[in-house]
Amino acid sequence: MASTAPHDSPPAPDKRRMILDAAVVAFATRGFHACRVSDIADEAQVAYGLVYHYFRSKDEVLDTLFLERWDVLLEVIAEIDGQDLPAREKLHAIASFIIDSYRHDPDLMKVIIVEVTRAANSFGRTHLAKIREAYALIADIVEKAQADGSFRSAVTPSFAALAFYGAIEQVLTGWIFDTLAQGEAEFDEAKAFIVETICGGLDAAAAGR
Amino acid sequence: MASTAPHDSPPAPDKRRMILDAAVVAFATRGFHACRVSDIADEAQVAYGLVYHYFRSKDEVLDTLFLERWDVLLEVIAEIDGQDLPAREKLHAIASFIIDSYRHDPDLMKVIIVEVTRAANSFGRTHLAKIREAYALIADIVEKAQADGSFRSAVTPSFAALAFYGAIEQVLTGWIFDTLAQGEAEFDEAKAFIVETICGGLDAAAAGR
DNA sequence: CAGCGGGTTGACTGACCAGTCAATCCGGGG
DNA sequence: CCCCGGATTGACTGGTCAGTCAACCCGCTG
Repeated sequence: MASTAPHDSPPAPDKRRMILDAAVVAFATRGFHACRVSDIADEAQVAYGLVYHYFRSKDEVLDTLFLERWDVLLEVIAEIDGQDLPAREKLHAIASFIIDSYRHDPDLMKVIIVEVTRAANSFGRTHLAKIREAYALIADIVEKAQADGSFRSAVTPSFAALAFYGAIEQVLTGWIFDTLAQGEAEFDEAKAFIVETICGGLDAAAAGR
Repeated sequence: MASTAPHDSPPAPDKRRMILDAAVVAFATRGFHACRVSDIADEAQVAYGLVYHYFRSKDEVLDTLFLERWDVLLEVIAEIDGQDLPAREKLHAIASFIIDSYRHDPDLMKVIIVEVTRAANSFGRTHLAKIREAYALIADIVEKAQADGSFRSAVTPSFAALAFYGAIEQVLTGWIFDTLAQGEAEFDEAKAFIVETICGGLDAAAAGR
């Protein structure tokens, strides 16, 4: 077997990718700071030096992981915003995407949230602008909803975006640190609860809803 | 003057306190990880070794700062809960306390939030339980409000607590990293907005509200 | 089959820093 | 005036890693 193709096993043992994937595991397991570059190399079954062949530094590995994923998030939000849906459903779709991202690859989301998004210090600082883009996109959705009257204007759009994203992040954090029960049921419940809290509010005031 | 008292200048150059205060500045400025113990000692104008006379480790310094403050927070929440107020006003009081804490000592709050609360990894891990106590206290308030009918039961109390606290933390984070305008006006506005978002919701559904 | 060069290896170096410790200082008894 | 013990000092040690680099492997080309 395998005479024409150079290899027929995995299309190509893309070492760069292997390193990236290994880094996700390593960072998720030990945390970025506690994780040594050699942990990444070991996990990837690759020599120490190779990490530096593909990346300028340990930081760049994390940068890459974050940007790869965050850019997808930004695209998805923009796309959702483009659809013709009630604002409430747009928010639900965004919450869904983020929560499903966690469901598919908890380690990756853990790294992004714990080491970048929630670490605006050390690391996230570099990415503050990128992170803010997401807030801005969400604020846009709220702003338009306020303009067409489907959302009240009691709160500024950017503030609403903060609260919305904040709720999502808290929930993910709860799962990440086992402070909150997780499972298929909880994932869907969380999506609904987040939207219900932010959009519906806690007050019973207008009972009917 | 001052012949009876041992000293009459500052009541007592409580070195331990000086170290703690210096640590707040040092941690806030450089971040816990990037901050060296010698930075703390320098800032406190005290010899390096003295830090280890009063604390077992650099970690213990941060622990102390966090616990000192968080315990106050827990007491305050409990006290607020004890008062006879509408749930909405209790939440407003809690948001006020936290935001005023930031107004009063931004560096300390920065350290607590950035290095402990939002760093459930590395550090916060030790304090997860303590942090959760705050959530639980808030959830209690929501639960009672649901029981007496002033809050809807569309969402679980613990979930509402998460969203509420999450909103506060996002706002503080915004101020800490200059992502959000801050000032006296903004502080009060934020208190109102947080409560308005969580309690009132974004939906225009029942216009009156 | 020699030579080239990118991919790969892992030992090694330079920096950095938390924590230790022996020495010094100083106030208060005795 | 001397001694004791806690407070204070800061030089030094041990260990840890990120990042470097010289050498090696191997497929391909001429």
